Amino acid sequence: MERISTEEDRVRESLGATGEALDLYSKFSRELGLYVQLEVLGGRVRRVRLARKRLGREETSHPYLTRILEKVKTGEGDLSDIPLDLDVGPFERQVLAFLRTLPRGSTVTYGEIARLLGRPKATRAVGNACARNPVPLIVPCHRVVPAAGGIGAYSGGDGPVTKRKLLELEGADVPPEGS
DNA sequence: TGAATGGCCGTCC
DNA sequence: CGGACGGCCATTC
Repeated sequence: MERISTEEDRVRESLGATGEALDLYSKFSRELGLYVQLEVLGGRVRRVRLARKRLGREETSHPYLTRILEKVKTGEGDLSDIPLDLDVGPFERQVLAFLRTLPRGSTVTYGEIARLLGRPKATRAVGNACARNPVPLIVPCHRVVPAAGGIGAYSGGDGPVTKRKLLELEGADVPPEGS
């Protein structure tokens, strides 16, 4: 029996196991030139998105979102206590957990993370995990760079442009634009 | 120096 | 299940 996606499915996807509604917030970051969108369910963050467009008709904030934007802008504050609700595999979870401990302004390579996790050959898998990070900024996957140099790719916002902006805001030493 | 090539591994379909 | 797909990497020419 073929499973077809129904309206009911879509509604269910926007609800948690307890049936709580998913709360959506959206606020503009001048520094990034993007809206930062937040999905919260039962007090825990499920997803952060960097987008050109706003979610709703107007900006809506949330304490976590305010803190995230402040962190981007000034570096002030600590996001490590923000509770997350991530639907990810075990390896990805490990990668994200490690990334969350990475200090602002620092960078690591994909390979280094693989080694640190005791999986020296899993560099591509680390790349995968970063690419699908559901909560950018809270989990700073933009601090992961290729061993070969350069800044690498980025899946959120305007891609590498956004990645570069973030790294420069943090004062990480990043090779200049064309090199 | 830079392009090409194999190898590698967690996830998704 | 099996195969494809990456935000990679080290080696080679």
